[in-house]
Amino acid sequence: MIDLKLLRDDPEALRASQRARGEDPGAVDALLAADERRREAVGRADTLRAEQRQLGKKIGQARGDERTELLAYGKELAAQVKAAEVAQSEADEALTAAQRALPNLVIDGVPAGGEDDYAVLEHVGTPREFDFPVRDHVELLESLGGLDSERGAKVAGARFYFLTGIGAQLQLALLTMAMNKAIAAGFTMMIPPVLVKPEIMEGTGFLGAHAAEVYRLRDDDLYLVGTSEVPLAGYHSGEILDLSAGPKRYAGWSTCFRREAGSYGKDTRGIIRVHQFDKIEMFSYCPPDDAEAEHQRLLGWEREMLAAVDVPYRVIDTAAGDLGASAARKFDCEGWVPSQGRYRELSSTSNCTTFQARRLNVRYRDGDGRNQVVATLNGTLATTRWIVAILENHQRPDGSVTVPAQLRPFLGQDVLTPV
RNA sequence: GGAGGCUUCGCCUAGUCUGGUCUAUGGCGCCGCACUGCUAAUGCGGUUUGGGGUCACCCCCCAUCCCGGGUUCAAAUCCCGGAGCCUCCGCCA
Repeated sequence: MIDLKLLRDDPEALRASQRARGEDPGAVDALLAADERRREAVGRADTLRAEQRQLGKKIGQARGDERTELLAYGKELAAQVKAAEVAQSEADEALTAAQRALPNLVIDGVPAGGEDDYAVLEHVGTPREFDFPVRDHVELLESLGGLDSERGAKVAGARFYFLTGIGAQLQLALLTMAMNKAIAAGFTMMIPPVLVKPEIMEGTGFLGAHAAEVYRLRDDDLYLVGTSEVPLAGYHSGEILDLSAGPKRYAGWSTCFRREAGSYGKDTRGIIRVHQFDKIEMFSYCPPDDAEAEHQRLLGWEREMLAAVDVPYRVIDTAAGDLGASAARKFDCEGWVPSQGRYRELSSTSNCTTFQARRLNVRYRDGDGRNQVVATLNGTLATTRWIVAILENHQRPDGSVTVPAQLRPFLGQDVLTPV
């Protein structure tokens, strides 16, 4: 949700942001008009309510004819107040709707345009030259006895799978390593609910353009989360935080659920695009002035994690049109996938500035003792998909796989060999 | 699944039966001032949150007693619905 003060002070910045996202700048003017109408409606209702309050006091003291007269006027006034309140709540709803329709203001420097207009910021590591036929992650995992897609489909349908034996162990080792790093960096480990209420899902901005991605349990009016960002954002909803000791940082370990509607035919093989996977997600609450610096810190921890599994990657600055509604800027780390000869997203960190926090009403007390809306940020530390990059990049001619050195203590093996 | 209790401005709490000076009481905490070698103690004053007016301050207006409806000239208070927490019973990993 966009700050109304910012809207009034600098509507042109918002129009520019809309254009960069490829969306209608007219939505800004619609919001301005709705804001003005609401202010007028509130003013009228306030005046009438003040009059009614004064009248009420008089009636309380009046007796006889005077009282009868005042009561008659009171009835009339009550009708006017009611009408004014209806008008106010309509204007309120219209404003909220217009406000929710507008995505976050993108940060200066974010490339304009759509999915393919990202800016590559950096390449780290060099893709390995293979002098033998490269196996893809499905072949590798299956021969290691780590994946059963067929039975996944039998039990739950397409895009579901069993991680079996070493596959499951590998995921547990990877996520444990990621979580240990997060804890060492000062994050509080969290195992959150993966079912959340509508207002939490709505507050994080996932029920807008991406509503079709979200599983919904109609009988219970709950949603399955696609990332622990959702419960971690909801964790402090409605609260006033003490950030005097620095940002509040949480690392969520959760299963994530995505419908993958509209992705038929994409990545149908293996575990790249699935309905259910596990993820370690970093989440920060910090003062808005510190958000861009915090964003870089989150990116830094992602890079450490990628270095730890020794996978070549590049960092991209996602274009405005490819940002979620909540994000003001997003950096993706894309790992090299040898079988595809291209980079695929392994981690993603978004700066949501005050957009989510305003919807979820998360504030902090600043140095002057005033309550201000916080900024929220999130970033991926590891997911099931990382297994793809790890196995493919470290495969050997005989189909075995070298375990990255930092992962070995968690897995208890140096080399994975086909069964 | 069933029965009952509770929810008041940071925390605790009075007020709800019997609607109106409730513009919500008191304590704790916190802030300011006074007094006192310092601290403590004591005294006095202040202290919900959000929106709007105001260049800003002072101040003024509106809303806010878990949430949403209703009754009424008027609701913390009466009625209906819902949420959360707690207790007990039943059922079940």
